[in-house]
Amino acid sequence: MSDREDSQVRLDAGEAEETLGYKLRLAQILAFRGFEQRLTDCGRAPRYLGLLSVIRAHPGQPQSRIAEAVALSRSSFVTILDQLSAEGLIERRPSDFDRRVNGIWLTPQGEALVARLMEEAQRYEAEMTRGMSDEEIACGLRVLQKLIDNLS
Amino acid sequence: MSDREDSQVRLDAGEAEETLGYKLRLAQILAFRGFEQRLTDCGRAPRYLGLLSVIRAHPGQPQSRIAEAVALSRSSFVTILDQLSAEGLIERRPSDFDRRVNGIWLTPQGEALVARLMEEAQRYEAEMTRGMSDEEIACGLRVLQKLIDNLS
DNA sequence: GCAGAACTGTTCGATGTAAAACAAAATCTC
DNA sequence: GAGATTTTGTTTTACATCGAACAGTTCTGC
Repeated sequence: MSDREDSQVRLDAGEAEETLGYKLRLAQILAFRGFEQRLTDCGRAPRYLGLLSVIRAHPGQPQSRIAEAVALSRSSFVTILDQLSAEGLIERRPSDFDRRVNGIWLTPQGEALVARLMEEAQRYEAEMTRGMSDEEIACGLRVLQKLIDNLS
Repeated sequence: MSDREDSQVRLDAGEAEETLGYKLRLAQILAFRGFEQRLTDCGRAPRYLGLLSVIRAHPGQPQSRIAEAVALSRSSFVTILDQLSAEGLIERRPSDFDRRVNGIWLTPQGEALVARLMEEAQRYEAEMTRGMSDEEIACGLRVLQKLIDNLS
C-alpha cells in the first residue's frame, strides 16, 4: 500500500536519480544553504568562505585569478570584494609589477574570522558525513576532484 | 622552481581543499554550466532537466511537491513552470481533489525532449567520469546520496 | 618602436532565485 | 458546524550572478 505519492520523503528523479549530475546539484544546494543559515550573524563570510580560503592560501593574487579558482565571473567578483572589503575582511592593493592588477590580502580580522569559520565548517562537514566511513569520505573527495579535473 | 603562483592550474583552496563542501560546490557549478552550454538550442529544458525528470517520474504531482524535490522555492517555481509551459513542455492541470493544487504533467513534446536530453546527459556523465572505475562512480553516487539524506 | 591583440578591473543591463505578503482553499479544533 | 490554522499557488521586492561593453595596461609580432 506504499505506492501512494503522498509520503513525506523527497520525490525521486526517476532516471536522473542514477546520475552524478543530479545528486551533485541537490547535495550542493542543501549543503551550502544549511551552512549559510546556521551562521547568519557573520556577515557575508560564510557564503564566501571558500573564496576567502583561497585568498588565505594564496595572499596577494590578482582578483581574476581567485575568481577563476572558485568559478565566479570577474564582474561578480568586483561586488563581492567590495562587500568583503567593506566588512574589513580583505584588502585590495595595487600590484607593483602590473598596474592593471589588484592583489588581494586578508586583513588580520579577516584572517581571524576565516580561521574560526573553518572550524565551524569542519563541524558542519562532520554532521554532513555522519554514518560514513573514512574510506567512503575519502572516495567521495577523490571522485569530486576527478570531476573537477575532467570539467576544467 | 615550481613555487611560483603563475602556472595555469586552478588555485587550490588551502585548508578548504580537503572538504567535501568546497569541492561539491566547484564540481556542481562546472558540471551544470558545461551541460547547459553544450545545449544552447533546446530552450530552458537543459537547465531544468532534473526537475523535468522528476515530473516524468511522478506525473500529476502538485507544484510545491516537485519544487521541494529539487530544492527550489515555490515562488521561483512559478516562473520556471510558466517558461516550460510557454515552450510547450509541461502542462498544469487543476486537481479534482484539491482545488488549491495544480498537477504537473509533461506534454508529449516534453516527454520526447526529456527522453532525448537524458541520453545527452548520459553522454555528458560519461565524459565527466572518464578515467574513473565503475566502483569509484558507484561510491561517488552513494556518498552524494548519504549527504542528501543527512542534509534533508 | 609601434600597431594590434590580449588582459584586468569595472560598470551596466538582464536573468534567476529567494523571502515576505497575500488570497483562496483545505484542514483542524473545539 | 464556526473560527483558527495550515497549505497552495501567486505577486512583489530584493539580491546574486552573468555577459557585454569599456578604459587603462601589458604583451606580441613585426
